[in-house]
Amino acid sequence: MRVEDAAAIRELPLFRDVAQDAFARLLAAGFLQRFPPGVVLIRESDRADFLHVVVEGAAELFAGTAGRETTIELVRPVGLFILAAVLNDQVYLQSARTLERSLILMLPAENVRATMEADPAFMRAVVMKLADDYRRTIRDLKNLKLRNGAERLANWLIRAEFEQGGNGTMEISVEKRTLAARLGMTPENLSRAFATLTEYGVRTKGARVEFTDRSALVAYAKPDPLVDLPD
Amino acid sequence: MRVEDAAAIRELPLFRDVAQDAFARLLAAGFLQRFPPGVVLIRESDRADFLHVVVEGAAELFAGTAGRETTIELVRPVGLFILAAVLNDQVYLQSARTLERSLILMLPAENVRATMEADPAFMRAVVMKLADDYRRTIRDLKNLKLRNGAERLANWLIRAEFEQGGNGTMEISVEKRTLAARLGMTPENLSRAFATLTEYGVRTKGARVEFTDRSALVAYAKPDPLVDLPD
DNA sequence: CGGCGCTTTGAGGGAATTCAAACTTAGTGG
DNA sequence: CCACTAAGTTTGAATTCCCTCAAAGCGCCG
Repeated sequence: MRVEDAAAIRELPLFRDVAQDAFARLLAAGFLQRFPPGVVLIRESDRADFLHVVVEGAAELFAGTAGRETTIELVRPVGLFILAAVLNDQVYLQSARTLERSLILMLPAENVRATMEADPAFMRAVVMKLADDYRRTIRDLKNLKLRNGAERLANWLIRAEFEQGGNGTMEISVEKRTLAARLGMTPENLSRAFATLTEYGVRTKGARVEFTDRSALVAYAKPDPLVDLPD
Repeated sequence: MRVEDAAAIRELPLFRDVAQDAFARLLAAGFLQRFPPGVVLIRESDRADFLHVVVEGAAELFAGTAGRETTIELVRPVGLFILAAVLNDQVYLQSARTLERSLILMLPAENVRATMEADPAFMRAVVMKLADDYRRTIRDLKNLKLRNGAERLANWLIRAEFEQGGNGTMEISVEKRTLAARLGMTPENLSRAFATLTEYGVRTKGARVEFTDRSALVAYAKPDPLVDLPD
């Protein structure tokens, strides 16, 4: 593992306060592995054996039932999945696959739990991380139940544009069908949602998106800090 | 507070392992109060000042944006809300109101956090509770994204009937409009979903529901332990 | 018994999905 | 470098699902 990768992981809120030697031991117990795109890393209903850290690339968390499938979350560097399943030693409720060529660190669940038991500072960070995860999911639930497809897209775009510098242009970094599933709609419907937003100054060319009338878009999207902002 | 109420709270997984004196102090710092139906206990966007425990009655967690509103969860004795917001000292993402005359214990957030910092066993229980909460919300998200209204109702009924003894009859313990919001639909639509399920042996008379053909209902609902079962 | 609120039913409209086909893009091999 | 292929995206049409609005039915409580 490269020094800068270890440093980036070390700086995650989850690991920032872990004692240095405990962190080193945790990392040493892990496996760092590179995967091509489209590889399934974990499967729902499997026992949660590893805490996964996305060091490079991107992962998609998805789930299905009765032959249907949906995307729950997209994880980019440096992010992790799925802490909750690892901690209570149960099965995953979500599957995960790589979206691109990715570098993934796998920390054995047993070591994560042991580290938590041994280091109160880490356990405290785990509490905060889980609380954040819970709240993020509640936001998602509200987003889904309270907005229609075009509104969800509009708010997603506003957020993404802000994260990419807020200069009125942005790039969609996943395939549109993945974005569609993430936003709870079909690819066809996403395409129509983009068409709807044209009216509010959203111009698209492939993965590039431009805002020509931000205030109109915001007025339509009605972003809400209790739905859209991260913690 | 009555002895049996304190005992019931003590037996919650969250509090079971707290040191006796710490638990006594936490309870002593709380306020036990009775509310009539329909009282708003917390409001989203308010600072999370208390961890609420439903000792008697029932509470509804709901949230809104842009003039719309939906129900997120129903909490019955002995259950609590909302641990995550209390722990990271942020605003509530959900509001809560009593559905019936209810007895609510309010534990000051500050005391909950202090107890956690002082008692590793409690912090450990907090971790498990948060992990459960997260997983329950993920299940809900899957339920919502992967099933239509009638399927959600069917699975909800199967679960409720099981919890009420599994003898083929059950009682819906909330108003149907509340159930509708909980399941992510309108009251009219819930009524039509019940009509759809008639075909699979679901008979209703007011709040009473009877299954006359469980296997047909199950075949339609396709219950999935990764969506429907609690942890 | 009467009234109020909840539930159900009906009609119409809007949103999202499916199925199908055309179009665009990116990558491959000639 | 271009043609070709495969995959992803967009567009169109038909259908299903869900919502809104309205009114009637029902149950509960004063």
